[in-house]
Amino acid sequence: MSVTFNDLAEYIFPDVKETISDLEKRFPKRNLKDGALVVRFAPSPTGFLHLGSLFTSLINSKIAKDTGGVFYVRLEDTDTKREISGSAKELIDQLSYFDIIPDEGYLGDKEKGDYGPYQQSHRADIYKVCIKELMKQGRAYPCFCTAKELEEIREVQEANKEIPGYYGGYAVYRNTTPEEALEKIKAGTPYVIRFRSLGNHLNKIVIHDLIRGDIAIAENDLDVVIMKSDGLPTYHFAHAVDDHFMRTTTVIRGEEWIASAPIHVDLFNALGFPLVNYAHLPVIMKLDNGNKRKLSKRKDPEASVALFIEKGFPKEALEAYLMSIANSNFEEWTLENKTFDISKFPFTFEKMSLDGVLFDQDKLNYFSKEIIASWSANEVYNRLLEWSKQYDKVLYEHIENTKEFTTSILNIERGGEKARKDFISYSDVYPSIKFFFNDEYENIVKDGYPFNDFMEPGLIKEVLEDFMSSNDYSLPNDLWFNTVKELGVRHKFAESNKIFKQNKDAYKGHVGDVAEMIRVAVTGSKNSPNLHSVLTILGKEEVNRRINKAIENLK
RNA sequence: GGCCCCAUGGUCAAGAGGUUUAAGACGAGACCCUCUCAAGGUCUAAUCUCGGGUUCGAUUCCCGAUGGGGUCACCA
Repeated sequence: MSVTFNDLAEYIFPDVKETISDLEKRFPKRNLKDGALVVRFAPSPTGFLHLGSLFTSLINSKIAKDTGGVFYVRLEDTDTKREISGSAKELIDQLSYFDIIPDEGYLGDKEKGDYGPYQQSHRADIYKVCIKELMKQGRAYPCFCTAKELEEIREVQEANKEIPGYYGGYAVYRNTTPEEALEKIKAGTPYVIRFRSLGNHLNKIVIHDLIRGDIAIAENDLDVVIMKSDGLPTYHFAHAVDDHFMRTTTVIRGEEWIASAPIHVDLFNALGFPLVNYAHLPVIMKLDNGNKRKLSKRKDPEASVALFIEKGFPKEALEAYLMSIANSNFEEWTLENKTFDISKFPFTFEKMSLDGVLFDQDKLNYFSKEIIASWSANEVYNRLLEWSKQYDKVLYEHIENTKEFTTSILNIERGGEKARKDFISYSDVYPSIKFFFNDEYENIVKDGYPFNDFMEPGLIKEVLEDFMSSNDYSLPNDLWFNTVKELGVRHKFAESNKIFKQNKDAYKGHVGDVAEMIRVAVTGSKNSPNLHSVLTILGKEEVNRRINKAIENLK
C-alpha cells in the first residue's frame, strides 16, 4: 500500500484536528464601518526600537485612528536564535512613550483582542492547521537538505550564473515520494517543510501598492521554507496566515519587503486567502562615508529611539519629524495651522514619498526647538522633571523642590512672536540655566570670571559698586536698562554702541560693556538670557552677594 | 550580478505639457535689530542626471543609459 501526502500529513501532525475552515469560523471577519482599516505593527524582539520601526508604527497607528479602524501589535518572535529577552516589552514601552497605544494585540505583559494569540511563538497550532492542509493537497513537503547542501546548490547556481534559490530542478526533495519522506522522518532525519510553488519565474504578476501603484514583478517559483526545523513558521508563512486570520486589511511595511511580495501572493493564493492590501513605505537612510544606506539596527545605534529619548527630544518632535518625512506637506501645514499635533493632520498615502529619505538631524532639531518654545514654562518644567528623574540626576535634584523658582527661570522670554528658542532638547536646558543655582554658580566661578582683559579691574570694580548702590531693577525692563545706560555714562561709557563707534577715544566702552560686567559677575558667563529677568529672579540680595564675590576676586 | 523601486538645490520637497525668469521649509551666507546668547526681520546663493523620441512646445509623457537604494536565508 503506497503512502499518500495525506498519510504523511497525518503522521507529521497527528494532533491537528482543525481545518482552515474551522479557523475561518474561529476568527470571524471584523465588523467595521466602511473605510476602516485594520493595520498592524509586527516587530521582532531582536533589539531596540529604531527610527524606521517607529516610523512604520506611527503611520500604522495614525491610519487606524484616522479611519476608525484597528491598530494592533503582533510579536514576530519566531527567530529564537536572535531574540533578545526583554526587548519585546521595551518595544511596547517605547511605543507608548510616543502615545502609540495598540487597540489590541501584544501589550508587553498581556494581550488584548479576539484574534490572538498575538505572539507568533504561541500560534504554532494555527500554523500547523494550515500546513497540514497544504500538505494534504500536495502543496507542502518535507525537505531534508542540510545547510551545507543548500550552500552547494547556491554555489553551483552562482557558477552557472543562474538565479539562486530552491526551485525547479534545484528543489531536490520536491519530487520525493511521500513514502520516502516518511521513511526519512521515521529515521529521525531533521527536516523543514517547504511550500510547493506552482509559479513560473518567467511570468509577471502585478502587485498593487497603495503608495506606488502597480508593481510588475516576476512570479514566485521558489519552494520557500514555511516551517523551520524547530517547528516554527518563517516570516512569509506567518505573514499570510496571521494577517488573514487577524483580518488585517492593509499591510503597511518597509520598502525592503517588496522583493518578497511575490512569495506572499503565492502563499495567499495557495491558502485560498484573499490578498491583503499593501503599502510599502520608503526607508530612512543615513549617509555613511558619502554613501546613502538604509538605517540599520545593527550598524547604527544612533538610530535607536531610546537614544533620542535619552537625549531629551520631546516625543512630539520625533513625531513631527517623522510625519514630515511621510507627507512633506506636513511642514507647511504646521505653519498654517500653528500646531505640531500630528493627530490633526490629514495624512494620505498619495503624498507619500517614493524614495528613501536621508535622516536629517537639523530638521529634527528645528521641530524640537519650535515645539519646546511653544510650551508654557509650567509644561517645560513638568517635562524636564519627568525626563531628568531618569536621565539627569543633577538637574533633577535642583528642580525637584524648586518648582516656582525654576518655572520663573524657564519663563524668561517665553511666549509671543519673538519667543526664545534655544532649547533643542531637554538636555540643553540645564547648561544654560544652572548658574541660577547657588552651588552651581560657585562652581562656575571658582576658577575666575571671564571679564574682558582690556577692562581695567579697577574700572570694573568701580562700575559694579556703583551698580549695587544705585540700581533699582524693580523698574520695567526698558526703564531699567536706561538706568544701566546712565550708570555707564557716569563712568565714561557711551550709551550705545553706535555712539561709541563714532568716537571710540572719547569713551572707555559702551553700555554693552557695562551690561557685560554685570552679567559676568552675576552669571559667571558672557552669555545669558535677558539680564533684567535674571536679576529679578535672583533678587537683590543674591545679586549683590555675587557681585561682591566677583569684586573680591578682582583684587 | 539578476530582479524590483526611485531620480527637481546640501536635506525634505511643490510641480502633474505651455500661467515657472522652477514654490515652500530646514540648513548655509549676508545685512538689519540688539546689553550677550538666542529669537525676530530683510535679502542672497543653491536644483530639473544624460541621451533619444512624442509634441507647435517638455522638469512634467515614452524608451534607453547612468546614478542611488532595496532584495536575493531554516532573519524578520
